Amino acid sequence: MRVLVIEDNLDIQANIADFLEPDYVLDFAYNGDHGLELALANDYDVIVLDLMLPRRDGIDLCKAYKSEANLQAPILMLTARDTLEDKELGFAAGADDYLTKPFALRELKIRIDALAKRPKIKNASSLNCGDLAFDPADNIVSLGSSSKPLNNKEGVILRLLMEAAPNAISSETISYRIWGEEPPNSGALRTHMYNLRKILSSLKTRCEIETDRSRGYLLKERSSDE
Amino acid sequence: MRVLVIEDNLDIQANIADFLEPDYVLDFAYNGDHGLELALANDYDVIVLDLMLPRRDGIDLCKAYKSEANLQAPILMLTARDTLEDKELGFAAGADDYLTKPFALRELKIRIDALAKRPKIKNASSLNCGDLAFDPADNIVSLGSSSKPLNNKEGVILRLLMEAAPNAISSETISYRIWGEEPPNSGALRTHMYNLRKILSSLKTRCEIETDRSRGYLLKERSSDE
DNA sequence: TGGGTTTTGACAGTTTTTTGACATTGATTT
DNA sequence: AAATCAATGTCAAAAAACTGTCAAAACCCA
Repeated sequence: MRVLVIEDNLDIQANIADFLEPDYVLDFAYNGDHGLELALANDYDVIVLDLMLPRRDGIDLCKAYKSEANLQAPILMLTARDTLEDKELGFAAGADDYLTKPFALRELKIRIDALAKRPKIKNASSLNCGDLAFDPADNIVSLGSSSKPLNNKEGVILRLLMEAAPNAISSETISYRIWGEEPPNSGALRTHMYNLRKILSSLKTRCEIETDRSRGYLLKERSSDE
Repeated sequence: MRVLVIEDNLDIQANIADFLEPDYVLDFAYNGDHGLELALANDYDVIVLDLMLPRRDGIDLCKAYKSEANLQAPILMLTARDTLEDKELGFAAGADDYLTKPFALRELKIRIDALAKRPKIKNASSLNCGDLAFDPADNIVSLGSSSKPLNNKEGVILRLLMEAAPNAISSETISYRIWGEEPPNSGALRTHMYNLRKILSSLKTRCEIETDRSRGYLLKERSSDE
């Protein structure tokens, strides 16, 4: 397990090191710039981030990391500020947990463990699968230079399919994400899948939507033999 | 966003409901058994879990959920116990965050948001028995390189058999798991067993489904002498 | 109003599930 | 041992459920 600790207070750093060193591989950064650099260059399991830092503020660092890293490690913020406003600020910047000083090292450890066990977030402002790219921001799916706009529902469906890929996603799940508890009582979803398939095939992509009757729909790259 | 709140204190429940209702879709459970049932049956984004519950302890519920759910929603524990030992217990049971009462509703909300944004853990559970492997996630049974897809009912049956192995499972139990209180009135289960046996034997596996007229069906590895 | 979006409804084709008829098995009774 | 009976295996075929297809209607918004 690899942890990056961004903290300028040498005492705290030493305490953390003593306590965690036997179990984890630790990297340390003493200022914001260095911290961000390390965070982006390496693949950590968790990042422990103090908010009061020289060179670059922790909130700022957090935002920058979350928007730039393509595999985002969870961030545990560590700070003496404990008002609700501070916490809101921290979480809004993308923190995954927030611990106020003074804290017990054992608590730090169990929270690091809890953060590490979840899969990391893939940074995907633009999703893609095989040769296809889809930008959920403007609902445009494209292959190389050619592209097509999708309408809302189709966009949601394609996003769900791409997020799930290469796994299948059940039509119930898709339906729930689109309509919630009250889906239309006639097969509107079927029509959307049909239209989405037409659009994809008009792009001549190698991706296609397969149906697995026991699992649902899945986005798959067509193999050459068919 | 779908949140399950498992909390027996009606006041706290009402507070949470008032505060979160506009933004989230909330389900409530008033005791542990009901909570676990809902948690396993639905796909929530976050589960808020009080530790002191009637019928089933929160720690126990958490462990059961984490081991049984195949798509694990993050769990936020909510409790008056705030010693380090309590927290360790909670996180060890699989909690993802831990908030001690009394807490600010705004903090609850931001922590729920933080939990919801991470991807969920998939319980990769491939069952096997002898030379056979079965993946309930995609309903594919395989032996080495050859594999066959199963339909829903066959998949459920094979999963039950594999979970029970090497013990037998009665046809009443299987029937109840598939159809609940109202099974089809003609021996549909017999036909499914028949088809499942055909599929297994087509894989040339050494496993076969035996019938024990007093106990039910059991999956068994064929010994060489037959 | 007009144009895009979304839902509806009908039909066909496919897969899944159930039904029912008959055969077989194993235990129990006569 | 023979007769009986209930439980189970076998199989084809019917029924039900699901899915793809598509045109047309309903809806919504500028």
